[in-house]
Amino acid sequence: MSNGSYNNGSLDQQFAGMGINENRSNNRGPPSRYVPPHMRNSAGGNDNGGASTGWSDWNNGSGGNDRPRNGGYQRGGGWNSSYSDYGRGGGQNRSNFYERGSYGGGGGGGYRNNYRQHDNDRGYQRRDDSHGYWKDGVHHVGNRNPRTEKDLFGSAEDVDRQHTGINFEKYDDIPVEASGDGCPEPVTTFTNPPLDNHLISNIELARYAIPTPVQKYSIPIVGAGRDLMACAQTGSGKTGGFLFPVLSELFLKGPLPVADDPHAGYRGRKAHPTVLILAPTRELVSQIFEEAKKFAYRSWVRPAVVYGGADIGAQLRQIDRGCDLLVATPGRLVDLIERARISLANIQYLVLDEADRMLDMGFEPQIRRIVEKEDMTSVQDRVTLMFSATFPRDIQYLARDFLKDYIFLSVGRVGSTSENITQKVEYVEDADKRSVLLDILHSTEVSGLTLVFVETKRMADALSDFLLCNNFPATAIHGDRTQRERERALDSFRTGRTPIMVATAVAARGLDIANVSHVISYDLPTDIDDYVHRIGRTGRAGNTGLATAFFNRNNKNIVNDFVDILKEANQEVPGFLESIARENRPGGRGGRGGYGGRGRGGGGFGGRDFRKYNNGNDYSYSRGGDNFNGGGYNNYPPLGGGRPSYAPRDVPMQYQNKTSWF
DNA sequence: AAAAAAC
Repeated sequence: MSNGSYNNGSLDQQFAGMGINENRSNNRGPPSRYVPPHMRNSAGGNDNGGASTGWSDWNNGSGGNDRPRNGGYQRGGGWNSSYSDYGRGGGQNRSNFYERGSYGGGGGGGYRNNYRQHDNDRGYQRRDDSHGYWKDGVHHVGNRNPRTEKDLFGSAEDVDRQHTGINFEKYDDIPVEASGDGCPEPVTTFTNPPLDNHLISNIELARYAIPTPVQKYSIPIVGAGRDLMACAQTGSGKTGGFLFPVLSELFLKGPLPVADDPHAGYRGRKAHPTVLILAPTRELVSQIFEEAKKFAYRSWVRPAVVYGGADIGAQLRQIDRGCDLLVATPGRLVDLIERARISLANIQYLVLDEADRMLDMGFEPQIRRIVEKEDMTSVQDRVTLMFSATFPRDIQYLARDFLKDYIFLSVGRVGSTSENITQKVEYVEDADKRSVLLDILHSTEVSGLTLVFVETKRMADALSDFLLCNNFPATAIHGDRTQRERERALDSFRTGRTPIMVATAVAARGLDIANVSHVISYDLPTDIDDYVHRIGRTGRAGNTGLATAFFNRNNKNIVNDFVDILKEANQEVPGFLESIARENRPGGRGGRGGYGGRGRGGGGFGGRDFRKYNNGNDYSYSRGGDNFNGGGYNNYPPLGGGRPSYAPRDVPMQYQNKTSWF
């Protein structure tokens, strides 16, 4: 094993090795809020009226409207691509404006391609002929580029990139439940058909051997143009679950012609992505983008990413270089739509990752705006995919607004269930938490990274400072840090430079960090789903992991759900937890706050399709948990009590002189 | 009550 510290291609490389105390020199002051006046000036309304609807029915015949067909897209037969070709100068150095030309664009309108500056800008940009293109209905795959391949795919020895090949023999044991009308049969291999050959070659480069369960189902479901709500633990391959089938379809079908937009204006370019992927945090969006780059390699598809807190100018330039598959956080996307730099009129695939979060109270208005109030394709004319590890029933209900006749998929975790995560619960009073945390860090056999979750940003800073003062190499990530600080923290954690990271909810979902061996819920969240997502940061790809939670009476609002979760995963339920749960659950399990009643549970994996358990009632569930406090006032053994306050101790050898973990 | 997400 080499000392390969891997940097995810981020900007932070130059900061590597500045020592474990990177956290302490940060200016914690609030970021500057100054907004230049010209930035406030949005380009005004939506100017995409009218002209963009000339194409139709990319999906499997969603039926006979009489709009002009542009030659009609036929699945399998390859659609008429004469509008969507873009000329690649045969070795010529072409001038640098993108073509608005209507390639054989018959009659009115004229169709131009999405931006294709890549192949025109060789004159001043780094030469890279690994980009593919689409011409005359044929996918021309770009040349291989060893350097790009190393960047994208790493090498088989990279310790912190091992996603594949681990325990894949266990895939067959994983329970999968699909419901919905006419669910297609799952595939069992990455083969053609139904997958495109070029996609398969990229999958091979990424060293993925066989599809994970969620992929086995999502590939034919998306291939059939069906909508999907997939309840699958992260770590079960859900990113591939949407990227593989979507990219495969794109490779097979080529670009969609873009209706010429007479209102686009001299101001310039407006990107018309075909795929939009939305996710709730910047880091997650960035991670999805990195995956998208792998599987779009050498193809005609140009992935792009936009999120807040980063230079918007660079993002705009990136979009100008091509934007067929866009990964975005909601806020920045809305900004770019307002600036008339992105149109959603061409979206054929909409993906909501961490969909239950995207549709919860904080995000729903923004999502609704993007999906319903801008120019996005209607639900009938696009394929919509939602993925999450948890899907509360009320969120499923909400989600129906964005889906049509969807398949519901419920998939367990690689390694049969989440049993490969050992969950421990300790009774710890708030005042004792620091001391207990130190005890754990001193005593636990350390072989990987430790992620400590707290509920507030202030606590994240305070706790990481505390750990640093006690000579533990720690960093912190939360939403009040600058994006650069966040990326540095994550990178320094990922590479093991600071093998302890204190985090708020920002890091609870979706992040794929190899070698996280211990997740500590220093504070428990108020929503048990958040807990489920947190512990999913460990035990990934079939590895085992440990999750420790500090529980005290302040957390009794989730005690019922918590006990249900533990039992579901065949975990030990400590006596004090049972007692508090009993006290909190008069009348036994039927309580409406029970986890089983939240559209999850069932076979001990995944979630439940609320359509099947609804008794014909459309919507009867309300989210508030039960508030029966019972009034009981028993004394439970204060497990954390009586501990000595933290005395100076040497940190364990493993944490000393830490420069790199691997 | 907090966190996240645009400037």
